[in-house]
Amino acid sequence: MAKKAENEAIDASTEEKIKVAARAVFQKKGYAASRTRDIAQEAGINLALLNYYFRSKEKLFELIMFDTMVNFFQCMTGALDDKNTSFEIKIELLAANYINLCVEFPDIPLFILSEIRNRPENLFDKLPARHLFRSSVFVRQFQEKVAAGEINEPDLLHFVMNMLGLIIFPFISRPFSRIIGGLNDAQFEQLMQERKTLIPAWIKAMFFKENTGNELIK
Amino acid sequence: MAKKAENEAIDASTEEKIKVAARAVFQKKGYAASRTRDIAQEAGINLALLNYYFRSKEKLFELIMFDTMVNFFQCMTGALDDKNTSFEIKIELLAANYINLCVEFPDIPLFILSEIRNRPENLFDKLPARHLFRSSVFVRQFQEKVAAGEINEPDLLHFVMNMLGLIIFPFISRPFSRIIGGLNDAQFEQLMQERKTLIPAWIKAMFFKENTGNELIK
DNA sequence: GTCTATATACGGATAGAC
DNA sequence: GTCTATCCGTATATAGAC
Repeated sequence: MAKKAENEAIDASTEEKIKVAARAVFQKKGYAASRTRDIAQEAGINLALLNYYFRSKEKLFELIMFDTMVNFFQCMTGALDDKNTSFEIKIELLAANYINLCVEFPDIPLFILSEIRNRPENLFDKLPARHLFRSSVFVRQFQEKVAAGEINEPDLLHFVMNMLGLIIFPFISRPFSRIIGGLNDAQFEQLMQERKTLIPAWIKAMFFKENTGNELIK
Repeated sequence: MAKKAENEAIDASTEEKIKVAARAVFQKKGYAASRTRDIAQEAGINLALLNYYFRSKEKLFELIMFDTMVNFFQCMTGALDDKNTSFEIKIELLAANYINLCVEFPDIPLFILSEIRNRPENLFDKLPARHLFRSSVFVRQFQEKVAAGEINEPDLLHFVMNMLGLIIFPFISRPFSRIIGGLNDAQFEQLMQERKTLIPAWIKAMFFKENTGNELIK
């Protein structure tokens, strides 16, 4: 009975502690600026143990990077591939999911974006993300709406860039909100919560032809 | 006659060559991943000269960082503080200016955003950006439109985040366009050129009450 | 001003005791 | 499995010749 319980709930295994610490440090500072010593200290263990469990900084990083991305994309694919929800609902879900994720882990977007640059080996076309996305119900519904003449802009790329930009950009430009807008953490989160409903309305106003978007705002 | 001409036009001074190389390397890889040796090599000079001219990697970086940001913000303040242009024209100018800048130097946005994180010493509240922005003609015109009831969303922060997000986000998420959208460089730039006119129209559709926005799209 | 050679520090990784 | 001590490559920075 104690055999399985102890390493889960009571307190994490050493391996897990290192992973948690590594995630925090890597996501905050990026690969190049992170020191294995800092990770070890953050984990409350010794530097040697890090190599004992994960062989090298690089290997540990790849692990963290990979499951950060899986985590990030699941947020997307989970909402976008449901046959029982409408296109509009999917947009609302996506905005809410991503904003929740980013509020909880604000470093993730910039981490992913900046670590992908200069890794053309493409850690992430190992991920099935590309194909999963392109064959998703969401994309099919978009194309149906275009065919039905309900949408202004037939280019899916513009649509996706705008949607993700509206969701994610505030988090990666956080310092500007702090300095130019003078926002503290609570005010910033308040603004992000508002955006869960504002973004779907904005998307409608931008792209949908029967424009009921503006009444939805405010 | 040759005294002043030679170090400007014919071929750049050593100091200038180092700065050009440093800008390229730092912007591409970020501070932590950049090696002074690479910068020296890129500049076609010796490592010792780098320290001779700039004392240290850190000092050189601060220089580059500072004038990258000045450059970046001038793009903004230049367009936003003109009494003779309308609010709508300013949006068009801003989109066009920034897209031009990003097409030419695609690494700048991610560079600024990721290097600002973890520099709470705030290299950039030395910049007058904050005050320049808040007292700009653009902001005054925005507030007038809000007061006149022409705009849906009274919060300037939402407006600015959306506008900058629409402009900048595609550039920092470039790898996604490449992999998910399958875009090559030419196709990507084509899309960005389109956005110079699309973005102002989208902004109108999102925020302006007398909605003539949708007719403007396409 | 520009180079070569070198000092010095730091960070990743391992050896080996317990 | 976990620690201490240490090795060794690499990166910044400087000394000193030209």
